[in-house]
Amino acid sequence: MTRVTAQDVADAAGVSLATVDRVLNNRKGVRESTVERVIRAMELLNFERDQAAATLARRRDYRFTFLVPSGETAFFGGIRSEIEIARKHFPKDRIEVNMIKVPPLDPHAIVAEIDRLGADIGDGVAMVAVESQIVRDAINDLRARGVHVVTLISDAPTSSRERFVGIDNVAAGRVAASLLKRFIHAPEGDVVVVAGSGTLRDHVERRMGFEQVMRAECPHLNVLPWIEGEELADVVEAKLKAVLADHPNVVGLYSLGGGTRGVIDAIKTDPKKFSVVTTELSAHTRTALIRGEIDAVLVQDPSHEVRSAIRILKALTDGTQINENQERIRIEIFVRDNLP
Amino acid sequence: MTRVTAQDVADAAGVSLATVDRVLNNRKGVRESTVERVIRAMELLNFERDQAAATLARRRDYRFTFLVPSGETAFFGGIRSEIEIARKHFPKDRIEVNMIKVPPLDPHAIVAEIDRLGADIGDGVAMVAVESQIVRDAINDLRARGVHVVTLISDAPTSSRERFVGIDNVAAGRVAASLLKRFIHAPEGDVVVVAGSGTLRDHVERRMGFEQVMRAECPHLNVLPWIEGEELADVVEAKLKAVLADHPNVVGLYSLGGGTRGVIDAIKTDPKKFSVVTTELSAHTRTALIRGEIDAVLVQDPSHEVRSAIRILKALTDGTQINENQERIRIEIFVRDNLP
DNA sequence: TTAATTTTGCTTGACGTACCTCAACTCTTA
DNA sequence: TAAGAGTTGAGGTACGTCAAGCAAAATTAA
Repeated sequence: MTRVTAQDVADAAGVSLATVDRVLNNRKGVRESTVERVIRAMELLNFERDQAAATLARRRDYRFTFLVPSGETAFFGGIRSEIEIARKHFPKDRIEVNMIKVPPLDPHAIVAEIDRLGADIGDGVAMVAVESQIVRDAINDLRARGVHVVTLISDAPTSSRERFVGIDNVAAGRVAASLLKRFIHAPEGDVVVVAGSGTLRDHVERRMGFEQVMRAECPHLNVLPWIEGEELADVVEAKLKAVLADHPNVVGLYSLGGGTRGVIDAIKTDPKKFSVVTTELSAHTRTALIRGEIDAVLVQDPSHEVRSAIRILKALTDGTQINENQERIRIEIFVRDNLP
Repeated sequence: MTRVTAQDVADAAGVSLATVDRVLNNRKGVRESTVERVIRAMELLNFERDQAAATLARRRDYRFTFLVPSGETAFFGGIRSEIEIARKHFPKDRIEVNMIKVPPLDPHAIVAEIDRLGADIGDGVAMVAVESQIVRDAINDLRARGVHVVTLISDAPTSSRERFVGIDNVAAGRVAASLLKRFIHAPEGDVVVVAGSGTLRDHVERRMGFEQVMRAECPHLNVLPWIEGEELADVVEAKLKAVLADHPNVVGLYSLGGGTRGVIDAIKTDPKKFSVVTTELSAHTRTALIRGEIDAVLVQDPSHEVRSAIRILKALTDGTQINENQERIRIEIFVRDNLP
């Protein structure tokens, strides 16, 4: 198997290597008819430019910036440590990864960081979006400057971000409901939902998916008013304990955001036994799964998400194709027996 | 960020570039103390070899061979088409992938192919192993010749294969049992297991995991003698129909191998309603999930497995580190709501 | 027709590593 | 102390593309 090089293309097209190079890199100074001749030759020979040689010859690194919340939830802790790991490993591919922590749920902080970084932000940005017009504007500005943008975990679909790296959160909510529906044996009862933040699109979407299935398929189950946990374990624990005290007939619980530790602490001391689905795979949920205190945990793999974001930003910068199969982030369901 | 090059390491260690190169590529002729000095310098400077330059400098492509069963199951069809896709996409990374189809469950056919290929087999082999001493011997011979070997989907743990690319099948069996346990509301009843082949280690292990959980945690459920479906839909359908006719109190079913279409056809016509967990994500199981005829499907992602096998073979050939996180093949649980 | 402009060719030097040869050096060990 | 073995250095070529600059050719405008 002999490689097809740019020189081969040049020979086939009857032009010089320099001209092929001009076409390859969209440089000006080539007649339209010649461009077409070169492109035909490339197609004919099935030419694939050697990305390795190209990045080597181009004397610069790829530079990507992650904007992630500094919050204390186990999930974002995981994301941040995965970015740190990526920082260390990607230099071998000439990719320099930067991580900027921003106060959670604060659109102004995100925009301020983007402004502060200016051109230092690099070739691409991966950010955890927050619902806010100024964030969307900032994304659009970045795109206008030629900086590539992907959203991570929480999307901003109406902005000009090029991709979203994360799970289908409506589907995640539906899965939670559909599992609880199967897990709950009681003929009727109350279901508790511990929600996170109303400004995070992923949380809102999960709520939506959960409600969809509950309304349509579980007339025998009564969904109680959401508990707003603000992603703080202590708040979650206190509020949940109060709800459990008031409602003796709780048969199921779905915790869709952070602060899962609070959920576990609250149900551990409760004499009632009911089905529980949560998010976040932490030491706490792990132990609780093994002990049978909770039944299933719905997770997205932070290491996959970080790698995926980097691969996608690189593909966008190179203008190469994205392997959709590889970049599909799964909704992972963990029960006691498939814990990694 | 200025790159650290091998020359920088050489300067820091007080040796020449040639010596650093010898250490980097494990070539002989370097005193142990010097090796250590160079390695210390690499660690100190945080040297990461430039992958692009390295592959460019190596004047030959990586060559890997996949040995996969030619069987008609949906799963192996998926594996084969993923290998085809990889064949097309990996040349850009200077990786040439070959696929050889062998008659399923036939150890002699595997060995014969390995012999026939000889040195053409390339730098590494990924094979779906079959329980058999001659296969293990063939693997050991390949390793002795310096060819890297990983097993795919079905393992041969007592051979000298370097890695296994696939799921923890005992865990998969346990997950199936643990889901059925939660899904089944009846106070007691029979559980049917449709098994695949006794010579495929993955099937045997899934059986084992399923039994473990059923024995330990489900005294109220009675596991009927296994149905040996031989991975053939028609056989499965006929045998399963007979069992269902004989046992009016079936409350759950686990199908752990091929021929799932037979399972679906059999239960579709059965008036009884019971919980069903299967493998294989095909058009059939997909429709059945959506219709509510089956409750969950346990899957391994063939595209992930193929990419993983290739990445691992490349890392073994380069002698570089493997990213364990990226190579962990998950047991994916699909219910109606998280179908991709 | 000439002058101006655009297009193309040619050449060269990176980029960082792999892989090779040859010579010179440092130890053993008899 | 000399032969032999094991180490190390120096230097070169190659990989395929990028990024220049300048010369030559082709095209267009005047």
